[in-house]
Amino acid sequence: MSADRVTPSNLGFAILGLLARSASTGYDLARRMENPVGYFWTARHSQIYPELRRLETSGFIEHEVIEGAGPRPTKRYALTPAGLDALRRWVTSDLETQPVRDLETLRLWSAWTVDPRSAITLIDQMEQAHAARLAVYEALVEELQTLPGSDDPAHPHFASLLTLEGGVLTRRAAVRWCRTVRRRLLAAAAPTSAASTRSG
Amino acid sequence: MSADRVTPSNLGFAILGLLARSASTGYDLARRMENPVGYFWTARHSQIYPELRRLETSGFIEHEVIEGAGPRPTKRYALTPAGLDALRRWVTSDLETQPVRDLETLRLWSAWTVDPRSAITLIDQMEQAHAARLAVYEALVEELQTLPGSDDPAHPHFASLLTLEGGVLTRRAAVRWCRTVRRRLLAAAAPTSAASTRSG
DNA sequence: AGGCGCATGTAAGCCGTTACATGATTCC
DNA sequence: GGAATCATGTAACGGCTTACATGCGCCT
Repeated sequence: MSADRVTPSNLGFAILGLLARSASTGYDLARRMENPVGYFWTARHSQIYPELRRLETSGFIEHEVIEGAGPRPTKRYALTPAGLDALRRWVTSDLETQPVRDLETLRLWSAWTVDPRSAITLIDQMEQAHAARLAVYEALVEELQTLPGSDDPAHPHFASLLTLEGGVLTRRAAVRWCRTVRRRLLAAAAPTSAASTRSG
Repeated sequence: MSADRVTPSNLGFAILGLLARSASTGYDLARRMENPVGYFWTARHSQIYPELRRLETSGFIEHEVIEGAGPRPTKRYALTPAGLDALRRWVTSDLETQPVRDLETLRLWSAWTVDPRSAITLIDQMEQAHAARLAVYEALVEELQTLPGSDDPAHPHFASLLTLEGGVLTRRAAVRWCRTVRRRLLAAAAPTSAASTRSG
């Protein structure tokens, strides 16, 4: 009934999205933020616990005390109808353009200040990071496709699959881009192909 | 000679990167943060001015007072040798994995809670946003390619071109992904092709 | 005996956004 | 006369990270 804050923060919606899938303790939410969701949103427990209290006083979630291993009472949180409603309205509300913050690209943007060989070590690290993420996404996609519900648009697995496939496609593009950059840097660092045959 | 902070913040490196390309006033840096750099890093002037002072007390940049239009003295900042050195070391230093924060994907991840038609309006907005960015990147790439220095790895234009091409490739992948998602949502929202002939 | 996983909380401090404040010149 | 651009700064506030704090049960 209270309305401390009319609409949750971004973190609040991330939590509502998690709880819409399954009721959880704060600790569990923190762990789940590392996996699938964590690939596009992250939060530490120190951020999650205060947000849970705000969401509850605003009436979006509620908790029951269950048996648990901590020194304090263990609480399992679940969405209220108002919470599900807020999540749904947010999903369909207008999108405003979000600012991009990409440290890796920021570095490459200043790579002209160093010699091409150093720039290659940077682009190699970038490629490795993208490839590692890509491998994780691909494994998850394959696992999800075998699970029931992954072809039902009303099932969470369907949405998980869509987002993961997006990750696969963009990371693949990023890996391919890294390789072309690498080739161009190498061409700039090395002598021409005719000259390169001289030593092997 | 002072060393208030041994190494600049991420914002500090963004500023050093800008100043390595050309000396600027704080106001000008803020404007430049909206354009090319702003596509992967942003900052407001209220963040830039304090950071400029920190960078200067740390010896990475210095300023000269020039004639300008403001009520206070107008300062043009430039990199010091120490600043260029710090920038170079940062570019080649080890990369730690950066957390991703993607609000749009977070929404799609909860799109299973709404009906497919509503999800389609979301994915349409996402596609439009990606397409708009893609168009900007493509235009800048074409412009840059005609400029001198874009094939010289020691020239800023070269690095600009690389980063923009990366943006083009990933945004293209994102647009393509949006379209496949749309098709699948449409298939789920509409009856099968055989059944769809019954009523219109 | 010590470390790890479960489980919840608080505090300090940085990073970032929004808004307030000032004032000249130029263009409509 | 009013708005936009140049130009620099401060203040308040929220988001996020890092670190501190507690304590049980299980495994080695």
